[in-house]
Amino acid sequence: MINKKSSGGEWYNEIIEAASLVDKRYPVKGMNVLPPYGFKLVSLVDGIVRQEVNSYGFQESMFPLLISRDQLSVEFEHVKGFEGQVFWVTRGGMDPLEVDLALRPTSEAAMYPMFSLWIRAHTDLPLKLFQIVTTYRYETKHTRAFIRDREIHFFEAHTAHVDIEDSERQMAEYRQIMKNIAQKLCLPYVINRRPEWDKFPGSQYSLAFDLILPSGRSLQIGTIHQYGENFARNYDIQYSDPAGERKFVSQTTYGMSGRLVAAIVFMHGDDKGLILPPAIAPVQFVIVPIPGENKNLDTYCIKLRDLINSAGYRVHLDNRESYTPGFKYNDWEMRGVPFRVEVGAREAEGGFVTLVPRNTGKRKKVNVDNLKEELESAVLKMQADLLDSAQKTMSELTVQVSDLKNAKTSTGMIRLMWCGRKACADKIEEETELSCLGYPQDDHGEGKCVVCSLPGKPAYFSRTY
RNA sequence: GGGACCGUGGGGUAGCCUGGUAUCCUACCAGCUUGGGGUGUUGGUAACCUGAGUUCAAAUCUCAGCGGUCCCA
Repeated sequence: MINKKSSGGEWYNEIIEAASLVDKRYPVKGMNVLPPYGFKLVSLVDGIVRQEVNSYGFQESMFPLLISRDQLSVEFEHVKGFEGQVFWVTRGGMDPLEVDLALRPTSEAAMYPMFSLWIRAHTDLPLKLFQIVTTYRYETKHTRAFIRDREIHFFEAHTAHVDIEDSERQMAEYRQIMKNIAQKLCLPYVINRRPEWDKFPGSQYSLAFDLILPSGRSLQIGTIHQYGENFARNYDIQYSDPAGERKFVSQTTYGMSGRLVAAIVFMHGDDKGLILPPAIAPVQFVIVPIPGENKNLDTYCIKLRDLINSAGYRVHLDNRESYTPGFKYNDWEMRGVPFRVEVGAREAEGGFVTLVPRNTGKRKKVNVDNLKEELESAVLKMQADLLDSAQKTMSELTVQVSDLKNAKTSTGMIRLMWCGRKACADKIEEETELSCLGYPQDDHGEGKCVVCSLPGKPAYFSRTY
């Protein structure tokens, strides 16, 4: 296994394939196969997202993949933002289509004509929908599994509100939802307000959830966008208010992708492979029998498996006969299984198991009598430990600099004073090879712009994925 | 947007310069052996990205396509 720290991206490329998260041999660029283990992981992450948004009153729905050219062209800035990376369907059988069909790069154009039909009165609002689908972008640059795909596993929430105040409340709610999700995935992040030139095409403003990975590059794991009435005016989404007056709705969106998986892999993994937070690990406990003289070992292992399973955990008994226990330890460690349960003659006779957490590797004897309680606290502890260490990594990689020279030589998320003007950001980007992530939302310092010395606020710059 | 490098069994590779018989590791299958941190051993399956060109002959040389990796803007 190659070294994680020194090899950076190479480690990522190898581990996701070695651990069966993805099979990159599919012969279309930027489109990968998810084998069962990887699919399970993605599904479990989806499950957490789904559970969270459901609990905030969102409803799941499904809109079509294909969008007619006319439909897509309704909002000018929006189209312009995506032109050049849209896949087009131009033929049906042998016949050219009268109107070309786009594979959705995102679903505004698919959903909003329907919103226009569905929303009649203020009693229909707020409308809070989401879908988990694949979207398509024709990336010309090198693609990267889970980070930059041409087929994107995508979560998108879309809301419509009576006014901008209510859609601002929605933006706040998104932040709470992201907080809940990130906690379960053990991911820290900062919220950056993207600069004007980098906001979502057609939005009033965009907030991004950025995290800084051990490699020193940042990864955007989610975005929320305030649309105001912009799309509503173009797609004619109006309602009657209590006074009977026609008004445009105000809208927001929230997007996340397979990058959540990339973040989990990158953030928690080590030289031995993945470390998956119990909340989303496809296998939470793996039982590794150590064969020996004891004839009751099989029975004991099956009993343990059923016990752990009935406690509500995903458990796997690794019965493979042609592999030694040592091989299995390494195998499951590579796949990131949070806990190994070693069971040999000693355990079978003594009525206990040897529990080994993936992150610490420290063995612990646990009696079968209080197995359920012990596992529960071990799971909680690992969730907390993983988040802690990720937060530590991220804060170590967040550096304050006071001038351009220092920004140049530092790695990680660079915090510096910036006046907000594009010319100055361009200058910074050019000299440091970093990208402007924007102003962090929960940071209210003041200072002088490192370029022009005019009054500025703290901003983040980093190398990005 | 510009540039560099690369493509050999499932994965990783040698061979390419100087054209002729394709190397090793791993994985996989069968057997025996072993089992508390990647057991050992015997046998077996399995490859020159695609197309065109040069040539008696192409993994090797040329061109194009497809795919991958990296750097710069």
